[in-house]
Amino acid sequence: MHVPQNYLYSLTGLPKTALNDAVVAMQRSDKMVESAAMNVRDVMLRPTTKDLAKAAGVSRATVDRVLNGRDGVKKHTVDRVNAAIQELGFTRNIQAANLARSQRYRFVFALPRSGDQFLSEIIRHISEASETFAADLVWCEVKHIDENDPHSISAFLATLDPAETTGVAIMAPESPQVRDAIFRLQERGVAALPFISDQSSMEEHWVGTNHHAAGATAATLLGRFCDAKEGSVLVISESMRSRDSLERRIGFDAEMNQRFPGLRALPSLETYGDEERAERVVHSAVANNPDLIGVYVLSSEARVPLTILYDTMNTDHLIKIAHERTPFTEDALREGRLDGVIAQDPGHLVRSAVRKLKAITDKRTAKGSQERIRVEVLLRTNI
Amino acid sequence: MHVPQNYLYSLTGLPKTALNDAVVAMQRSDKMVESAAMNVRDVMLRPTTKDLAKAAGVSRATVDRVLNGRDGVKKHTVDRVNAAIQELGFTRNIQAANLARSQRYRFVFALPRSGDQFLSEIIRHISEASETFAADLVWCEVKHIDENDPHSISAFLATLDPAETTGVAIMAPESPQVRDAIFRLQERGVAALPFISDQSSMEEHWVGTNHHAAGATAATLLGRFCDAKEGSVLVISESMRSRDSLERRIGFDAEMNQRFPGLRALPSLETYGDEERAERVVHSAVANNPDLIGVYVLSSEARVPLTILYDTMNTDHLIKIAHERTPFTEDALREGRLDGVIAQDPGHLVRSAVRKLKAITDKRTAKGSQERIRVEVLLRTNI
DNA sequence: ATATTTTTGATGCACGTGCCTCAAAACTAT
DNA sequence: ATAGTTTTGAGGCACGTGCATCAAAAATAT
Repeated sequence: MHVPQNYLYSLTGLPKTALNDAVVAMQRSDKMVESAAMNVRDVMLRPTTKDLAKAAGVSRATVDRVLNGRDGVKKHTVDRVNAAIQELGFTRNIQAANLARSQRYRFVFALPRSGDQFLSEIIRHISEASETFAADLVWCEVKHIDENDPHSISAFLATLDPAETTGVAIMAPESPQVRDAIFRLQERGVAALPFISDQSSMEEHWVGTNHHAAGATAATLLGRFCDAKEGSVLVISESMRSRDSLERRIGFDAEMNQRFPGLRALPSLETYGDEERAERVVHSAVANNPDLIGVYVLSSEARVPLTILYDTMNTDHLIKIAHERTPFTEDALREGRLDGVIAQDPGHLVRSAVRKLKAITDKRTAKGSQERIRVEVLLRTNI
Repeated sequence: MHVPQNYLYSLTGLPKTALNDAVVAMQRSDKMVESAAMNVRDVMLRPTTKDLAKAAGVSRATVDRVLNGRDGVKKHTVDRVNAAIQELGFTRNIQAANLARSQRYRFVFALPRSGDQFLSEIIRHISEASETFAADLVWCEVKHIDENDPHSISAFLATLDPAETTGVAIMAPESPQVRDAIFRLQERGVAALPFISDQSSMEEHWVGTNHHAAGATAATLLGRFCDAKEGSVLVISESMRSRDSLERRIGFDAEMNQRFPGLRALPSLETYGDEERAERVVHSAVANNPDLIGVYVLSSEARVPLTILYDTMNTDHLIKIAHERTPFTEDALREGRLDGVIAQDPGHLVRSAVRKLKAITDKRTAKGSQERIRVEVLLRTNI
């Protein structure tokens, strides 16, 4: 014998329509009969557009016009439908809607090209997320941009066709060109989301951590792990031109000055991704500061400067803090060559970006927009 | 003029069926014409059951029989259909399937009743997740169980009807009764998932952190934050009867002994949720150990023992580590009454549980099953 | 060879929404 | 009042899958 899957069917044998009528009627009557009404609601019946139409006293065609913002509907009617939406607590069945219009989500991640281990991790997680979200009809693709050339970024964004691309997560430093390009993109109906690098022009939508807090946390670890009360701290960065680096540095300094006044954070050494230069600046900094007690690498690529440092001196007595979970930093933590890592989980970053892009395209007021990416602290024991 | 939303429609004007035929044909021909085929795939067309039927040379009815594991299909035919699934890379459109069978997900969170702040946080996040996931037709509900009465838990689980309840996340200590009840539950077709408390019988499915690592991380923080090289550490727990507590303690001790041999972790003080008892044991421990340098509260309820401790002595020179993010621990971190908190993000716990329950009911081999809940370190600077 | 059983195919409705067309009704301007 | 315009309704197909029924074909037993 076959048992129908749906609970209500099996209970009552009634067709869905009749059941919904009953439920909607119950919901409309101000005095809800707690037990009965709640039970049925519990069984997860949701009002449909048909119910909405009935409640608002209009046709399904009109409901459709209102729901999808088509014009040619009198304001009075729009209001009536909206009232009914409120009254019934109607929410559109997104899966059905997507099915109907064959909506698929195709998201592009526009990332800098770089040999950076952190970026590789991000890319790995994008393809992983692509599989995870495949069931939700989400496709993700990585495109590389030249982070230092705003014009080419802007040109790239201009090529994106809303028919092909549902949304873009953009990891690029702020610049007027990029800001404008994002704006035009949105006008054309492509969702845009600053990713990891923030764009101050759109703070409501962005995915990434609080850099100030990240820097301050680095300072906390360094200061507290360090037994000495006095000494100087090396601060190394690939470049201080990006907002992220600046904010991290500011957060780091603030915490250092306030909590560990005896420790002196040296001016940032910039490597510009150039190994020779890195070697030069690190050597000279080490030579000039015999009272070193710690190192803070604030850019996402810690491998080059740290390797140089390990080769330059015995770092056992130094407290060493870096950013981002990468194969290098994980190993270094395990083997004690790093004392702490401040990280943002690449998996969360990617998944959060996908969820947000999806929410934007669905025009949902994303509850999930509150989801913040945590400033993670990694130690040897919790990798 | 109306512009069809679907890219292919707008490009070709062809009906979906014809397009799919073309694509599937391309996919079948071994030599894929890279450019053309990939472009069309890129536009996110997926083979449907109809395509499957055609590819396998059977009817849609038979495909349906195979896909849904109905019997009365010859092995030979089953194989052919499966081969076609492989060949086309068919994946079922879950949204359409759910729509067709009016599938809704109703998940029950079976949690201990308790005034615990951590549990309240969990519950808050459940209702929040309930809203977030509403668009995916997920409903969540919290039911309270008596964690210390395996029989009543088992009885409760026995009442769950698969027609009403799609799955259960269970937070209860391990016991034979509960294990059996979970087993029967699964047999009846209700998904079950150990939640935070782990059940060793089903390690493949569970949501929570690695308690050993959490304890070890607490030890790292305590040991490294502490300037003194010798002294004793108070360890306080509500009870040491749960596996979680035991594992945390083992991890803590292991790390302490190995890395901070000068520090002596005292035997666990158990409060049994009794304030008077807590006061008694804390007082006597403080009196008997004048060399205290730190405190580790390893249960999720840190408020009671810490408040007692604050009232008992000046704790400024102590390193204080506790578990879980709660209003109390957050405040304490901010005001310096706690030096570190080891936490598992309640939001992640809840969302991960929902995703896993959903994956189990969809019979998906959940890629997301790899998603681990991190052992988080909270300091004043990264709350 | 015939009767019986097993396996398959053909067909159709349902789910909830999008989007189309055509006609009817309700307004507005003359 | 009439013609024109705007607003609404009725109806239907589509999306991809689940599930049902009934008949046809194929395999098996007698």
